[in-house]
Amino acid sequence: MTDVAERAGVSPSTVSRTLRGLPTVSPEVRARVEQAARELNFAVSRQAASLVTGRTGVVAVLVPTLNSWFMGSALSSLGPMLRAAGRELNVYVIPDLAERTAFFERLPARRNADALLVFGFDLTDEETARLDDLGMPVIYVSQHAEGRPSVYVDDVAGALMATRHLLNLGHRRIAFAPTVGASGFSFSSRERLLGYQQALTEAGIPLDDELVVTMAIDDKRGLVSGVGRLLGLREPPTALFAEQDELAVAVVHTLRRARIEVPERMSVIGFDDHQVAEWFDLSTVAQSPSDMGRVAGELALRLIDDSEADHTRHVVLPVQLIPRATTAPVAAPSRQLADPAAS
Amino acid sequence: MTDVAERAGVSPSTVSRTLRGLPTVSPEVRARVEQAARELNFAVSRQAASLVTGRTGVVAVLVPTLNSWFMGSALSSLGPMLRAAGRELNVYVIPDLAERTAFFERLPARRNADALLVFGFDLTDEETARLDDLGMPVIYVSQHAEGRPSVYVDDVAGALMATRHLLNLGHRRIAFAPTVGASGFSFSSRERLLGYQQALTEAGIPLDDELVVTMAIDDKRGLVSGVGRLLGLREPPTALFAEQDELAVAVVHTLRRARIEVPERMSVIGFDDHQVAEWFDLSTVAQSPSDMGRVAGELALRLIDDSEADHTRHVVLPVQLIPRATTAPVAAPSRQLADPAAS
DNA sequence: TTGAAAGCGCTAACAG
DNA sequence: CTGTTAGCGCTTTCAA
Repeated sequence: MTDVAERAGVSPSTVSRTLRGLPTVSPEVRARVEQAARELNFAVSRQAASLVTGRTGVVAVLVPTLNSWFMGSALSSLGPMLRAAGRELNVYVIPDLAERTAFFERLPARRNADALLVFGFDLTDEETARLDDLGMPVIYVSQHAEGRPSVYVDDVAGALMATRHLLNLGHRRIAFAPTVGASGFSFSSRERLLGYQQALTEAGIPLDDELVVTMAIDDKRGLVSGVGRLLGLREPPTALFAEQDELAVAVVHTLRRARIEVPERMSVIGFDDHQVAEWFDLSTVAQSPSDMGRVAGELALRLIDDSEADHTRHVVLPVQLIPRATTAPVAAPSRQLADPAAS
Repeated sequence: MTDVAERAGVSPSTVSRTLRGLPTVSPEVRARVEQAARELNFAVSRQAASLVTGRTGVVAVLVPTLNSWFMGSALSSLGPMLRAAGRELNVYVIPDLAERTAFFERLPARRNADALLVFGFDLTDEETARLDDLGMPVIYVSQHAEGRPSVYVDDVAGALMATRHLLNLGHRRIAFAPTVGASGFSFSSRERLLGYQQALTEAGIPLDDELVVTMAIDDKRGLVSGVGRLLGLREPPTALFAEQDELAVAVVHTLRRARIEVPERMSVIGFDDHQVAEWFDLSTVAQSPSDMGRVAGELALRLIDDSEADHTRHVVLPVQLIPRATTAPVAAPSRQLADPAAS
């Protein structure tokens, strides 16, 4: 910075003021400084600046993985949003328990970021407490955290929409497929089950535990046996609501391999509006992870800049039903099979 | 740090030495310092440290998006790898031209990282030149950069494998489907086309431009018309090699909708061994983005720590053929159709 | 093996 | 509007 100052014939302070865009610099001086900086390829050292301002200029995120549609979309919008605000994005990927323990033990983000966004982890009370005294705003994304800022979608409403859509098509035996192994979304999973149950109850349909079958997306045998279990019921379902699109697609695939036509013999609806949903004409409930990333980033910036801001504010994002080709009115034959028992 | 020093009854220098694990600290003192640090929840400020060491402790990556299988997998392994080495991961997401221009103009990574990994961008010479005088090692990932450190997979070999696999199954009319719009993989795209052509030439089969049809993964109409064009040829192909698994899956889907059985009437093979490949029993050529991330990270650390290291070293990662259920021997009827012209 | 002192590059008062 | 001065929290000589 001294170099730039010399070259422009001003003091370092003036260079600093110019480069930070402060208004208290005359246009001519500003021009000279900016040119000098450009010629010298000068960029302010965030390190040195943050030493005196106490601000690092970085926002950190804690994610279980980056290898998922949700995280990818969320961070792909969060990144540019932060960049536009002149902040850097620091990512902590915590794929397993060992890394997780290490992270919470050392809290490497301490003093190295201005805020932390925690994506879709199911934290223990102890972990949450650790984060509470991290000395920076912590925003919980894709989960509800009591008394702390959080951003998530309206999972219950989405599940209600999906289930009502199936009910409106005449389905009465509707299965729900939660998924395991999808790191860090048990909050959504629970909420979606709740919405499913609520819709059935509204319609006066008793809940049946046999219709709730957990499956893992990448466990082909589990899928086959799960689908088999449903079809083998005395009153098999005519429709299925999968917790996630990826699972829904896998189920559709499994059904079609077993020569069960979708949607003719079984309607299937997912949740997410994942990219694959469009390719496969899957009916689904859309959520927008990129909105989530952006909104979470905005919230973070607000909490950084304004310590008076409400630190218990929750943002709940909307969802939207997207009917496509995997849901259809219940077929007559199935209807007749189900009818005698239903009445 | 002064606080820790006081509490432990030593000087700040000693605290610094202890916390950096230098051997010149007596065990008793070390124990006292470590306890004091723990009690005070103390973490060294990277900012202040880097001011004097000249090292930031962060590795930056430049990516076109995070919303892709490749980037997600690569960064999911790079992140923990860097963390284990005590480094932070800084991500610059550059989804469009405006952000790209801004990035290369301001080069915000300058002085704020110790190395930069550039993932799958097709850079102009000018951009590359800008990076050359960024003042830190720049590693090109998923592309070959002449005279600069780079890490990529053996796309040509992979395409050779895929095409030979089809040839071995008796196919003679083999289409290739490159994809557009997949940000930043034109290097791989070109290489895979090369491998495809090479395999055909080896087998004495003349190249036919009509068999190369570009399609976009998310353009359903384009897929339908592309597939239609191939099937409408005087000698339609009996097999198709798609540049990427995602495209391959979309093509399989399009074919099956048109009542063209896969693999009975058309074999399809992809490239990547993307997660969807397994779900859909897609034959493919496996590459490992997570290996790529790890290897690139290791290379970065080596270049940071050892300025003597070879800065023109290329790492080429292997690929592997994974035959599954979408490729089969050429069917007799198609063979007969093709034969008269082939001989 | 430890401590004292200097200084990394910047920003924030304050004075002019 | 601009310059001077002090000091942010750490590491690194150098001396003890």
